[in-house]
Parts: sequence; C-alpha cells; structure tokens
Amino acid sequence: MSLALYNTLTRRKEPFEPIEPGHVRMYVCGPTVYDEPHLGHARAAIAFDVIRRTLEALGMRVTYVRNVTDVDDKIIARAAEGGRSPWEVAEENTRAYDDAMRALGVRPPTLAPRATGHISDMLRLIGVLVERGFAYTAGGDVYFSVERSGGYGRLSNRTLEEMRAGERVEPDARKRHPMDFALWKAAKPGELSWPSEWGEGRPGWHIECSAMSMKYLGETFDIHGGGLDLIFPHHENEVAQSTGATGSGFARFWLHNGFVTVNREKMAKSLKNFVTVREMLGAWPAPALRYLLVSAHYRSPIDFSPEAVEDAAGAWRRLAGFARNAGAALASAGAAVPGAAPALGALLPGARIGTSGTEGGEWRERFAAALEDDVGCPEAIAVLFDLVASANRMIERAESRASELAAALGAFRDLAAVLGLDPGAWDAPRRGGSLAPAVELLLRVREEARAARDFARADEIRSALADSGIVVEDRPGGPRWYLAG
RNA sequence: GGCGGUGUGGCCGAGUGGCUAGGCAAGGGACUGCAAAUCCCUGCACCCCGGUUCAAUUCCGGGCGCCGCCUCCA
Repeated sequence: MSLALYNTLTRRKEPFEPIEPGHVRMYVCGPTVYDEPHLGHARAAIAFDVIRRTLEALGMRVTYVRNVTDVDDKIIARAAEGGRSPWEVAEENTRAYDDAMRALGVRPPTLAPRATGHISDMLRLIGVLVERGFAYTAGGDVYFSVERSGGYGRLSNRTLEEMRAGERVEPDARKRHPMDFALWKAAKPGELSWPSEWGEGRPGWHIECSAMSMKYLGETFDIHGGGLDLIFPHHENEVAQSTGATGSGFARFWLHNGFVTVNREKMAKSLKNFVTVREMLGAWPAPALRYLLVSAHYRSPIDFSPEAVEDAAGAWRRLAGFARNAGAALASAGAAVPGAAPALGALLPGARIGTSGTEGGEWRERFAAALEDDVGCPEAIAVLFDLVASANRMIERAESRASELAAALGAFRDLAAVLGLDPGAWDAPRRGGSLAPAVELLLRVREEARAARDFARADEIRSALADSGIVVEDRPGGPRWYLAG
C-alpha cells in the first residue's frame, strides 16, 4: 500500500508522491501573532506535525515551512490598545507560540519565516502581478483582480457569482470587482509601513504566503496546509496570486485540519469560548493534551470539554504505564531495554516504522497502513493499544521470552513516536533524579512498616507521596514509584 | 440562499454488504494487607422513511438534525 491524502482541491483522496522522489516540500499557514495561542492553534500545529512525522516515518525527507504573520491589522490594533509597538506585540506572541508548541511536543519546522522579513519578496511578486495585468492600483492600494484570474473559486468550490450572492460586506468602491482583494495597503499616517513604488504601505495578508512558500519551496511544491477556515478566502487568493505570477501550478495537495469546538461550536476569539494552551498546560499533563488532539482524525472536529481531556489523560496513562511496566519487566529479567525514540524536538525522523522482517513487524505494518490511509490516527492509535494489551499479556505470563517483549516495546516506542506520544521522550526531560534519594528513603521506611504490619503508617507514607505527585505501586519484587501525569 | 462536512453503544471515536476496531467510564472476577497497575469476563451501537439484496449500520433515493465557509479566524 502507499500513501493517500485527501486533497481539498479535488475533494478526493489521492495517491501522494512528491514531485522530487523522496523529498516532500510542505508549507503550512502559521499563526498571526496578535495574541497567545489557543487550543485551535495547537490542533493545527499538531495535525501537521503528525503529518510531517508520518511522511518521514514512511521514508521521505520533508522540508517543512511554517510562517509567522507578524504584520497585520490586529497586531497593529493590539499594539495601539496597549501603547506598545507592533514589533513588541509580535515578538511576545511569537515567543508564546513557540513555547506552547514546544511544550506540546511539536517539532520546530525546517524554516519559520516571518512576513516582515520578506517585504521585498512580496513587493517583487506584486510588481509581477501588476506587470502581467493581474493587479491594479487604486490610490496607494494595489488590488488583485479576481476576474483576470482563470479558475478563481476552484479550491473553495464556488463561482464568483455564488460568492456575490452570499456577500455580507459592502463592496469597496475602489475595487473593480467586489471580490478583489488587497495586495498592498496604503499606510495611514503614523502607521507601520514600508516604502514601495506605490507609496508607503504594508502588505495584504495573502501575499506573504505566496511569496514565502515559493521563495523556499519553489513555484510548484507538494503540500500546502492550514485550518479549514483558511480555504476561503486565504488559500483561494494564494492560488490566484501565485498561479497568476508564475503561470504554473502552485501547491499540488491542499490539506486542511478540522476545528476544536466547544459545545460543538468552533473555538474562536469572537465567540469568547477559547482556551489558551497556557491555561491547559497549567491544568493537565502536556502529553494528555497532545493525545486528545491526536486522537481524532485530522480533518474531524474535536469537541473540547474537561471530560474529554480527562479521558485522554486516562488513555495516556495506559500508554505511559505500559512503557514503564515493560521496561521494568525487561530490566528485572536482565534483558536490554529498547532505547527511547529520538527526543522531542530533535530534527530527526520521528521513528523507524519499517515494515516486514523487523521485530514487531505485524504491528508496524498495521500501523503504517493506518497512517497511509490519509493519516488515520484513530486507527493507528487502536493498533498501539492492541500492541499494549498483547504485550501486557506477555508480562503477565512469565513463560514469555524477554526478546519477544523487547521487540514489542521497541515497536511501541517507534510507532508512538510517529504520533509524538513515546512516553520515553516525554519522561526524559523531567527525570531530574534529585527526588530519588528522598523517595527511596521513604519507601524503605514504608517497607519496614509493612513488614511489621503497621499498615496505617505505610498508607500514610503512600498518601503523602501521592500528594506530592508521586505514585507508589507495590509489586511482587518490591515497590515502584513514578511521577503522576 | 450557495458550497462543504457530519449524524455509531453512557461519553469519545474507527470501520465494514454477512465474520460486528480501539479508548474512557461502568459492573463482576483474579491478584493485593488495602490500594495501584495488569489480566479475564459483561453490556447485543450504528438519525428517520422508502428502495436494491438471501442479507444494510454499510449501497441507492428522499427527509431531518448538527457543524463550518461565503473577505477577522488554526
């Protein structure tokens, strides 16, 4: 089997092959940094993080570009409210975004270009569009002419007539067609601006993605992604601009992630029903959040609620518990414990899910097949749980060979890593070890109490540790402890 | 109104023309000083109405509900 992806452009699943064999070029619309990231941003970033890891795990090299929109009306407005500069606002929120994504195990893209660093590229592109007759000036503004663009509306599957029928905004008198959109906006006095042959101004929103994607990935590249809400007008306009300027095709596959909803409604600033990543991380373990956002197919909505996160946390505990138990079982059998998958954030292929012939080949094959079908994470997760149940039975039954369990754990780590859910990778950073001597002393005291059948004292110690986030399990071979979460 | 998506057991969430994923929660059992973790067992789901078929949750037609987009939006 080979990889198939759902392409918004054709509204079908299509076999995917990169233009350059073995090398995928992918561009995803990143955040507009006017506020701190909410769960919706996390969902998008994680969706494409998993897509990227999947491509890599299937043996492809991925050049992944995700932009930062750091010039925009909302940033300017936010700056004005706080009496700060737009630069400051953008900088602060870019940092908040990066921190949040790192905490959720989202690997940094290959490149994260900022709009303000590419003004000259945008001006050049606008110049070409004006030259070729796809754009016109009106005052200090430059507009793109949708009527000049062949096939405008193809991506969002609607015609210009249909769009006009649904018009909700008063047409701007300076536009030739109501759907024409700004490539360059004349600066208002005192506003952030750059010089151009059309006067002082700043770029429209859509042109930055055309300029930056083509600069780093070429005129035609493999995958362009973003949230479902960007299909129209943002991506439609990108297509129009880019194909207008180059005369050749733009992105071949368009991938769009579904929303995070609250009470089945889109999470959005305007509805005031959003939850920031920071708030979430304060209340729940990061891997539980990541699990929640990976557990649904990337195109489906995920309805957020405290119960949903609680369920995800439970599922995550089962996965993490398995890695712990299997590791301990192997160690006590004197067998080698498979190493953790590459650390989070490492610019390395997410995993080695190589198929038949390898240890744990059957699970690897099923897992790969799930992801090859339009990145079917729910199915892939089901394989992971099947593996866990099966390997737990090996642990339970003493007659199982250590080599078999080691293969299962190795496969588990490799496969979970494709989803960014390898427990080893999450545990490593916080295994400071500074707690260990104190905890182990308490556990020795507790063992003495248990030996003396002073269970009140033993339970007291256990619950005191629990209050500090340390879970104690009494095993046949003695107590074991770990950090909760 | 146009376009797109979606409707599965208490909840989340795959999938399939008959052999009916997975997780969480729940109940019972094993293990344990008690727990925890783990294992075993249990619950007979597919919006409605027609049609095709030996057989439909799965295919076709119609209807209804919900969600999204229609120049803020991941």
